[in-house]
Amino acid sequence: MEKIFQEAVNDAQVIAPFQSHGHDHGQCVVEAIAAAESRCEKDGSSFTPLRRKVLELVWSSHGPVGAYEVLEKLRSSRRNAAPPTVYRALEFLMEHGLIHRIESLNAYVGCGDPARRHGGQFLICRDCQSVAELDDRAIDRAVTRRADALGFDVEQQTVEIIGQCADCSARGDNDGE
Amino acid sequence: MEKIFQEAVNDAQVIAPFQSHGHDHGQCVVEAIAAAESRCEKDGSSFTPLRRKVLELVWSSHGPVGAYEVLEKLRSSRRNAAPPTVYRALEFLMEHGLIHRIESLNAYVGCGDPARRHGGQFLICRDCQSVAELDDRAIDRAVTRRADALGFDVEQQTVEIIGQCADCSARGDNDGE
DNA sequence: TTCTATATGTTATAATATATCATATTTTAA
DNA sequence: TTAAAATATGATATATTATAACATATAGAA
Repeated sequence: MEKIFQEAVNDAQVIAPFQSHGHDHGQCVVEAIAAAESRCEKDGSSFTPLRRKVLELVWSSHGPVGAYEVLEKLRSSRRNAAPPTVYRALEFLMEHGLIHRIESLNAYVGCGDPARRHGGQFLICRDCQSVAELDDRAIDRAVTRRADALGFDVEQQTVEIIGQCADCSARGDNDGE
Repeated sequence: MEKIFQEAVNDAQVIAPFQSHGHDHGQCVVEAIAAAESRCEKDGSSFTPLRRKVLELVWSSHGPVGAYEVLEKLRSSRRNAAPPTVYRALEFLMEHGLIHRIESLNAYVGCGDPARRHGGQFLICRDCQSVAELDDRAIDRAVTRRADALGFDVEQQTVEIIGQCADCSARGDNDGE
């Protein structure tokens, strides 16, 4: 059981697992910023202070963050920030694969592996709101097979799975609910 | 090629295929209403004239329809309809599996098989906006396997695939784009 | 340096969704 | 059969999410 779990986590198809409560989140942010710098340099696009700040704010947790939540936090450093300030930065970050949008929550989450291009597959815990990002080939293959059989040309996959993560399940949060 | 396509379409895992332009859509609506009546009777819930009308409006096409689009159409028969009028009806229809919400479009689409409970898997054509509804066991299994391996308990799957349907591809709509 | 493209500021408004309380209708059950 | 309770709809207001449009500033290219 534990072994299967470890295999699943260590697998490259799990881009970002659920994080333990006590993990060093500052380190996550540092790594995300570094990866973003590297990605933007490669793309020849400018990773401005505003964009960096917005990325940091999205990374303020491993959970999805709303645009207006980002805006509110942003205002402590930029008093006159307005919705377009945030939405434009978010758009940039998405175009460069630095964040993903969770459609079912109208919210955004940092990408765990901006070096590699990939669509979004997410497990979202309904209790702690944390998100695990996947790039599961079996899911991708199943989708592609069916689409092919129907002559449908896939351009973008949105896979968002809501449920309860292992930690919350163990803690017994709302179990039967 | 054609054979594979037919197998895919006839398969029960394709709940509602892309519809040809010339199909008898009135018949689709009639069948959807009949299925809804039967479903609500089974559930012991009341399929009121308002709810019926809203369902008909969602079924006005095989594409996703926005809540305010439904509202506008609804107003020709109910002059004083307001947003809550529509949203409450949509909520009812979703609870009873008569429609699905397409998260990535903030829109709603009629369910092709309300008799059977299922989550949503959709192929959405970016050109003609039509939607094919799936209940693909391979996709479901791939998702469940990965979730199980991570100790994640799945409650709700959202699978929304954007791309180009076979018809639009054949017609050459925006092909290289 | 001047032109051009890119990025941000600023104001206004669009699009989507819900809260709340009032009224009407249906169902339950005494 | 009628009063109470539950359900459904009406009506108004407002919350939440997102974009349009135009002005200004800044960075790179010619």
